Amino acid sequence: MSWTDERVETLKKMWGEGQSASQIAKELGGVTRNAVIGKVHRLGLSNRAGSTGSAAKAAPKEKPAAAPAAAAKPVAKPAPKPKAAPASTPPKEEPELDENGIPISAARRAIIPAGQPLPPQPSANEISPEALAKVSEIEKTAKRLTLMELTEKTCKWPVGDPATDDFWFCGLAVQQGKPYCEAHVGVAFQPMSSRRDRRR
DNA sequence: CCCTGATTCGC
DNA sequence: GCGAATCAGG
Repeated sequence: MSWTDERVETLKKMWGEGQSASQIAKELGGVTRNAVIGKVHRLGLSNRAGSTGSAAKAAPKEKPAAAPAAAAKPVAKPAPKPKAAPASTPPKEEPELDENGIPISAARRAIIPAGQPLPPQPSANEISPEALAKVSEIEKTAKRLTLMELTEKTCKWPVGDPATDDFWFCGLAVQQGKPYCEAHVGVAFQPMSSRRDRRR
């Protein structure tokens, strides 16, 4: 098979839609995903909008080099006064700052309780807020399957109280071998052997 | 193991 | 230009 105009068109379309190379290859037929990827590169449309299935990594093109320009800064920011501070200003901690860098802190609290019987340990569980946020999001679009509707390809993460009518299983596409979808895999088992290296 | 895209390099 | 093999990562 060769890259006819038509096939290239399909390729572009699907790639633009965020389809994976293997999916495109299957659709086109007669080519492997490698061929697709190769063509994609040759066409110069490497980076897509959406990222790879799971990976949510963007291309950081910026460096924290210079001082971040102080833009619109509303109020409620008592500038630190090195000198002349008549009134005693006790160590008033600012809101909850995230050490890792950005968001959350209280949101998590709202997520877990509303959550479900976590397989591992519900309490004293320091799960990445990121993962939790992801879970709460995907649950909104979950399939809400019943026990019988579960298959080897549906996320088996239980949601709600089994003693209630409001009980269902996530049902989204599982992350390969795992019994859960990616989001739930994230909170299911934190400790994963990250022995990433398998040199040949 | 399954999967993803990225690169290389002989054709 | 093509794409299998390989690489690098989830």
